[in-house]
Amino acid sequence: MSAHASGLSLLTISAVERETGLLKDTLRVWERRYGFPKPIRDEAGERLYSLEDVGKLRLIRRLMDQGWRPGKLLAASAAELQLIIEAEQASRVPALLAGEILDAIRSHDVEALRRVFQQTLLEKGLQGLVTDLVAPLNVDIGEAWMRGDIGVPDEHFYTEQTQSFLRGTLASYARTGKPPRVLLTTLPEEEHALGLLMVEVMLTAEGAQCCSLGPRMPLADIRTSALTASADIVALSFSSAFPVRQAIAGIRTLREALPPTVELWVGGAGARDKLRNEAGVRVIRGIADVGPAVRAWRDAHASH
Amino acid sequence: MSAHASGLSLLTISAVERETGLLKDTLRVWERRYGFPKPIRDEAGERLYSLEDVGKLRLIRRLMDQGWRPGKLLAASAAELQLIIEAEQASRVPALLAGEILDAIRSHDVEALRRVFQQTLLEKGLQGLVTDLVAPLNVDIGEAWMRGDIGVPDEHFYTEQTQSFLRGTLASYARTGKPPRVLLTTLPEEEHALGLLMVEVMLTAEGAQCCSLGPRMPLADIRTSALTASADIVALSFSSAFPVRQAIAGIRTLREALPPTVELWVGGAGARDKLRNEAGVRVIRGIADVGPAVRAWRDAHASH
DNA sequence: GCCCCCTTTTTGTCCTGGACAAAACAAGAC
DNA sequence: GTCTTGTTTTGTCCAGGACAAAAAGGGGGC
Repeated sequence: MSAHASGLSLLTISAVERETGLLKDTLRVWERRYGFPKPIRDEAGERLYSLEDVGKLRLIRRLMDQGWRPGKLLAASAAELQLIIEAEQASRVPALLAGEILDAIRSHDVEALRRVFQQTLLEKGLQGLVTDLVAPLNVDIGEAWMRGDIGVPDEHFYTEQTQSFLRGTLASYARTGKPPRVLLTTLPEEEHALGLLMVEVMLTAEGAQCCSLGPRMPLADIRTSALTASADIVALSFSSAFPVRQAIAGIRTLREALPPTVELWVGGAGARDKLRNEAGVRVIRGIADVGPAVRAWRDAHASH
Repeated sequence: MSAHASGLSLLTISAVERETGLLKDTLRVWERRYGFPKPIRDEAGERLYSLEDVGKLRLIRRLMDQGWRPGKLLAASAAELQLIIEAEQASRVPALLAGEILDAIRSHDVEALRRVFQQTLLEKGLQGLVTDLVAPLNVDIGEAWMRGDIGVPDEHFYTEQTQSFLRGTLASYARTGKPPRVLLTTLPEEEHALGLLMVEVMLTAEGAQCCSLGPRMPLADIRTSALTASADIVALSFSSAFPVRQAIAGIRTLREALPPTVELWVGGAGARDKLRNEAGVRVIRGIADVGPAVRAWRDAHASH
């Protein structure tokens, strides 16, 4: 508790947990096993991490989300990490994140960013905005961050403004009230709200009735909610960072708990590759597949 | 790690941490000191908490946010807790949370809830919607939850839909681009996003330029962002659960780090009572005071 | 009455080092 | 290839001690 680490340059272990998402226990055991990170101690013997170490930890966390194992990363020097990042990104070219958009994000220019969104909305429509701009931008932003081209607050700013714009557009969208009724949420350990919102946008644009509960909903409550809202479909979103096993376990439990007439759809970067072949579950392979999936549902339920 | 506690009825210690916001260490030390909660153990000796205990813990957490000390609460039986809750609520009458609104929330009826918001918007305007409906509703919802009148998913649903509606309305609001430029965010340990959004609504309705970074922004990054966005004001929101000391420490550090020309405003239930008398900080005592504060700022800066 | 300073009690968070289950990987069998 | 089986890696949990921060209580003094 002690040691305020008062403000700007040294962080306590709980602050590092908050910043990086790595549990305190994990930080301690890494120190014990790999010798990194090796924080200094305050008078009371409590760990104080440097901003530099925290930055490196954040990087490591992201690379782990992309499939790297900690053993390799924690043994690597800063330079070696850099090499890994470059190799990782060699295949992709972030064409979108340049010029106007990059400037708008870096300078926190609300109006400029909205202008880009607005223009894309007019050119490509609501679904096009999501599939052609927001979805690829999300990936680019993450990579730009890993390269150090943009900072944490820039990413926050982007996320916040994008959510605002999408929600705003959604609000002015005429609601048809056609089936299917879709209940949207994520499992309790999944924070990512933007992905969920993107799905909601796609569904609403398709004329479906959405009821979003926001992220982090306990399993038992998902079941109850689906019943009270008499949903036709329960849709879950998974980011790439989500542990596969846990996702499968959660999905199976939920599938059993829900009536067979209620469909279970899962999507997001974490679902795409790993969750195939689950009985009674529809995997949405990309944000652009939401539309076709809704139309398929309607075909199958056309008799009503 | 073990013991999936597979789904619906028993939770591991990390699940309880997620559900209640109480740290694992705290849960263990409560068990050691007060004998509650006393979870059963799985084959590996790891704790498994019942849903009942988790519910009681959530209740305890809320009462602590209202100033009760754990020692009393953890010694109390379920019946005694109930008495405390009733005494706590005796003074207030939740007139708003009734009839149409309560039904809409409990049945997850998106359209019905939106209709209430829409009507209030037409009657009282955007600011009136926030001050007269959303703000008191937030309090009522919390109390209804403590009484057991509504559940966790209902609360989630309310929060999500309210955010959606406010953001949507905000998006269609004409932006004047008048000063002051306000940077909006919360400290890293503050999650509550709805309060922040309410402030953004009030500010935008007042014609100010808002740049919201969403919740959970590190101190150092707030400073940087304020500078790059050349903000006139940095506004922070604190919920009632926020630890006072930490708030004061954070505010002081930030005040020192910011140029004296940038004002620092703090608001929210956590700020109202406890944060008076900080030099160089403006305390916004309630959501309705945002407007007057902006006008006061404009008067003071009229010379430009 | 209120406010300020000091002491005592309560309470939350951190520590160490051991243990072990789950996940990831590697190797072999079909 | 795909499925099983062993092996290594890795994250999370445990116990119980320590101690700093927060809150409460107890006098004065104004």
